[in-house]
Amino acid sequence: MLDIKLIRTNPDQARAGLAKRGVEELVDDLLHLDQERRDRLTTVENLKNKRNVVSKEVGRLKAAKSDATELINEMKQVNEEIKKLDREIKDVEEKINNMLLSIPNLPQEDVPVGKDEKENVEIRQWGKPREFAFEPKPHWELGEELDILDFDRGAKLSGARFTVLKGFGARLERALINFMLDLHINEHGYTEIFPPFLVNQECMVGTGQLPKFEEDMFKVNPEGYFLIPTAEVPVTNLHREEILEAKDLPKKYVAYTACFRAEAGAAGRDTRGLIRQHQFNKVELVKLTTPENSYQEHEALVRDAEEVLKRLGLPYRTVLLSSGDMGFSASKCYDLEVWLPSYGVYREISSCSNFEDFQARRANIRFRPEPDAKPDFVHTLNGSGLAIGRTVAAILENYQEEDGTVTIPEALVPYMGGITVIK
RNA sequence: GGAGAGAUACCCAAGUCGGCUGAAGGGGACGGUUUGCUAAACCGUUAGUAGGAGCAAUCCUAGCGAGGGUUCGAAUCCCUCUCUCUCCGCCA
Repeated sequence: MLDIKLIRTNPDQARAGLAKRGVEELVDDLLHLDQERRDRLTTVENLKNKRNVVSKEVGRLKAAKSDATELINEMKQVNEEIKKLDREIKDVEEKINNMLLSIPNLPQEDVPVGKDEKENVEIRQWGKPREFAFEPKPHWELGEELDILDFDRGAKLSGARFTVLKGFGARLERALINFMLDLHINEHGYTEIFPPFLVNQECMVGTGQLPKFEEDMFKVNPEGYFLIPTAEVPVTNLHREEILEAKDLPKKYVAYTACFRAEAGAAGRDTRGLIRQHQFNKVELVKLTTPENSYQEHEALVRDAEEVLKRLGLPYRTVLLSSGDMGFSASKCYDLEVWLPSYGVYREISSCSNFEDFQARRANIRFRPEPDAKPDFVHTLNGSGLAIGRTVAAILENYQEEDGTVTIPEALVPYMGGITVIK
């Protein structure tokens, strides 16, 4: 959510930022409604002051056994007016709020302006895609042949975009979760969180999934709960409506959760394999920082996520998203893309965003810069560290042998109970 | 699911019959006096927050779990909801 005060005092900055995302015309509507709200507010507050003063006077008169009928009648009139104005203010505020909740974040200065992913900028590459002496198979073929991925039974149990992991497939999934958690906890200094997978609506508004993207979410039947699309939601919302101490920042959290996405609008895309599932596992990094430190914390977070790919020996590249490809809440976002031999392309495996105070304002997460200072909004950041299903796909494809077996990356062997090959 | 109790400021807690109660009294924290130092004692300070007006000093509005209602006036009366706790039942 953008700051209405920023829009009020600096409308051109808001216009310029939103122009990069093609929604700048909303600024004038907002300014108009804001003015309307403040005019009415001033009027009604004066009336309320009058009511407070007169009511005390009534009390005094009654105590003195004097007649207060005239004042009481006068206040009845005033009350009618207050009620009317209060209603109007409430309506305007609701409009303003709904607009603010639907306006995307402003991109940072160094975000490339562009329409879509074609205008993303590659920042760096790591590792060399392996030269195969044979035709590399897609991970779903490898998985089925090794009897570790069962797409048909996933479909039988649940439907399309659900997969059953079996034997070393299940073990590999679990090994990756533990490997990533351990790395981030022990070497990168994150605190592990295991949050609920169902959250209430306030959380979803807080991180920006609602109100705009409800159709992407799974809603649960006894009303009021949503399945989380990412651990970002519960973990960022841990500190919703709180005021943190500056000395406790940055907060660095890592969480494994399952993630649930309706994938509305993705029909027909990535229908085979593990790339796009309704349910998938992810280890997520979340940071809450002061505004001054958020940019360097963002870079560090990207490095923490990259380290996972390095340890696993998976070639990847880091891409800075253009303004058009960035998510709704982000002010700046790097994607990590892993090499998938069967596709012959780099595919997104992690998305690392700085939201600045956009989510913090929605979720009302603040900190006190100095012991007695006014609270200010924190900056929130997060990134996958990494998406487990896509990592499994990448390992199967990059580490496959001609005979259809898959070598286990060295870093993972201890987590796989010592086995070095899936065959 | 059944029965009950509760939610007031940093914490505990009072709040009478609705009216100088935006909140008694403790504790804690902070400041001071005393002291060689510490402790003790004594004195003092201690809503935070959001919003609005103003160049500013400052003023105003909201706020006693949340949302409504009654009333000239609500922490106090009425309704709805949320959460916490106790007991019983059920359950991994």
